Amino acid sequence: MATLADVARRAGVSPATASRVINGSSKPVADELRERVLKAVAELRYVPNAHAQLLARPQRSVVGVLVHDVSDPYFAEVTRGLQRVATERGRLVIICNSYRDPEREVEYVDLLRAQQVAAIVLAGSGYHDDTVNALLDERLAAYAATGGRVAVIGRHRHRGDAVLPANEEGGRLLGAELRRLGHRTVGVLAGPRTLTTTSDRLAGLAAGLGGPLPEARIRYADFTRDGGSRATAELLDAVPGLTAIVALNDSMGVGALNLLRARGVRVPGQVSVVGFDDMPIAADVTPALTTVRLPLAELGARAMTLALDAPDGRDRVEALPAALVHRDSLGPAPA
Amino acid sequence: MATLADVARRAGVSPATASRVINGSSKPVADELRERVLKAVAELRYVPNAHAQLLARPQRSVVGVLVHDVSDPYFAEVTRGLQRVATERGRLVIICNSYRDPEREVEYVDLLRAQQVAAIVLAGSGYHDDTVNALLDERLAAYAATGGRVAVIGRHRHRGDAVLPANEEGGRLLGAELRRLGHRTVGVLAGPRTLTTTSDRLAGLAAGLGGPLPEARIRYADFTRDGGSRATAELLDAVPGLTAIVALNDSMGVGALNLLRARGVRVPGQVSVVGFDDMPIAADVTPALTTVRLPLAELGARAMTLALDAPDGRDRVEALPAALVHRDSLGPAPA
DNA sequence: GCCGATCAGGCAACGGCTTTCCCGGCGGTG
DNA sequence: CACCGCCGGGAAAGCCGTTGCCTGATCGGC
Repeated sequence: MATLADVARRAGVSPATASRVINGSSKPVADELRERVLKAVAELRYVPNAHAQLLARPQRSVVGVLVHDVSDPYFAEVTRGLQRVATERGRLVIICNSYRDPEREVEYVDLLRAQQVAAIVLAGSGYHDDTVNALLDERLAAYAATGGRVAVIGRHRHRGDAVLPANEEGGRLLGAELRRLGHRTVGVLAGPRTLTTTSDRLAGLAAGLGGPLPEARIRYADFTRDGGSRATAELLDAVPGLTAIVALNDSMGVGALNLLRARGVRVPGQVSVVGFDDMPIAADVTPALTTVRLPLAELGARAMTLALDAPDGRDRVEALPAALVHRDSLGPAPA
Repeated sequence: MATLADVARRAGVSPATASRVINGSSKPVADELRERVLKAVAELRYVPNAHAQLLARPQRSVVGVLVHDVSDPYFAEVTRGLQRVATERGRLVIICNSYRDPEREVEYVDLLRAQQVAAIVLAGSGYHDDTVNALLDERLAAYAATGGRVAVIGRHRHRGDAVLPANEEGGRLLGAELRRLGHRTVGVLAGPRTLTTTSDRLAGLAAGLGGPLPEARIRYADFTRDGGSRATAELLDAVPGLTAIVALNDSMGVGALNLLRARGVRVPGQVSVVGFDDMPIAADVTPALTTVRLPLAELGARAMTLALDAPDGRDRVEALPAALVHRDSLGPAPA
């Protein structure tokens, strides 16, 4: 690997001069020397060692992002927003997948800290485990204490700037609409119990429906299509007279639709199905999924913006609204 | 940010000893000193500066990945495989989105080189632009010349280890099946002209159909749902007697399905639709999309494995097969 | 009791780059 | 013509770890 010293030698100048030319320093350099340096750079295909640069100047330019799983459509969309802003500002992004393992999350925070990232964005639901939250908080605090910026998406329990999707409000909208349409026996396809996203949406839903949700009508499963299918099967078998199924994310909703079709249950004729998130797929399934739209990419973009903007002293919190999207999978409760 | 020197000072030892304790060096250290160092590390929340470490020891541990767009389901899936293997081997991944801009790709290669990544994985279609290919090749060569490892996915034109999805073979399978079912007037929803993936699939398709594809029956558009919808509309208006539409990826296929439904065209009764890739969504739309399965995650996993395994001297090439997946959107040509 | 072997720990060089500070030379001015 | 100031260029001091080598001490053996 060619080094700056190699370039300087070849150009017949000092490393200092070479560095100044390459970085466009404000210090003037004679045109002739500049030419020679540029020529040497091209010939040697020289690229400055980013680590050495980072060591020499305190300026940090990469940003760390912690998500549950980039391949999940939810996070793919959030990540799109994050990337957009990061790229606009000339920042490189390191993406880490925690696969919903809180310990791995803590490890990754340290790892990102070691990388001297300019900011860490934590995307994705928080956990209900206080021990793990405390540990994570402590690590984030250590990072923030050294000037690191922290932004979280949808984690009301952590410090740092935050962007909050209206999970509860979304649940409420859904619940109210179901109630309006006469649904009284509503089953829920919930995500993992440990996630705050699950409990927030659940709480909103109960509020919207106008009463507590019997545990017997809730099935906790993975936030995936297959999780949704399995949970739907269980619900169908366990709850007689079910007229609607609320999936706490669209993937589960799609799973529900699939299982219902397989069992020959008409949607929304016999059973209505609603989702959550408004992922791209929601519009493409049949019947098209009625769901709650969350501005996912916007969530990411805002979070990255907060993380990269100058800090404010206090933690900034931005709430992003949810909106009901009417499609075809929700109808009035059958008489 | 606490440094090793801080830790050493606090523990009352030399930086050398502190370093040895922290890295579990083979050199023995008295238990008492070890304790003191560990205590200081915990108290200061010390995390070694990864850049300084990288400078001090020649070992590189992060891997760069260049994709068109992580949020695209195709790349999300490929990335899943890449990440899995990288994580297993304790490597961090830096993901860069080129958004199909070849120049940005070249820039990113340099950037990854500057980051001293252990390997660069180039995922996603190559381009038909020789100028740009030459430039990219030159940069990759410069990287490889300094011991960097390169692996490409689906880019037969570049050096380095390669994993190749059977794009052409997949096209052939599709073509042959359409022919068998009596389709003679077949329209194609193609991706961008500049991509080798597009031309490879197109070539296979023509071979399978048993004859050249008239340009008039091909529409080039974005590899997206909306691109597919628009192209379908054009095709429908321009080509009378169309009995089948081949989408060169599933997103476009879904777009086609949507437009056809909006226009009240029965699928596959009046027009058949087939896709390509077998993304998760293909099974969930109505009618479920008949498509060609490519082992996307496997593609990623293999590429990462090649990139991280010891080099072989010569470039290794692995071909991954395509398989027809029969679902509901393809039927015999109407009489 | 003395010498050599052994071992734990520290010194210091090194990795690649940036940047401050210094120096020599030039031009301008009195 | 002499002096001052300015300007372009270079030497060198870090930034933060790692590690080869050296030292001082301890221990064992004779």
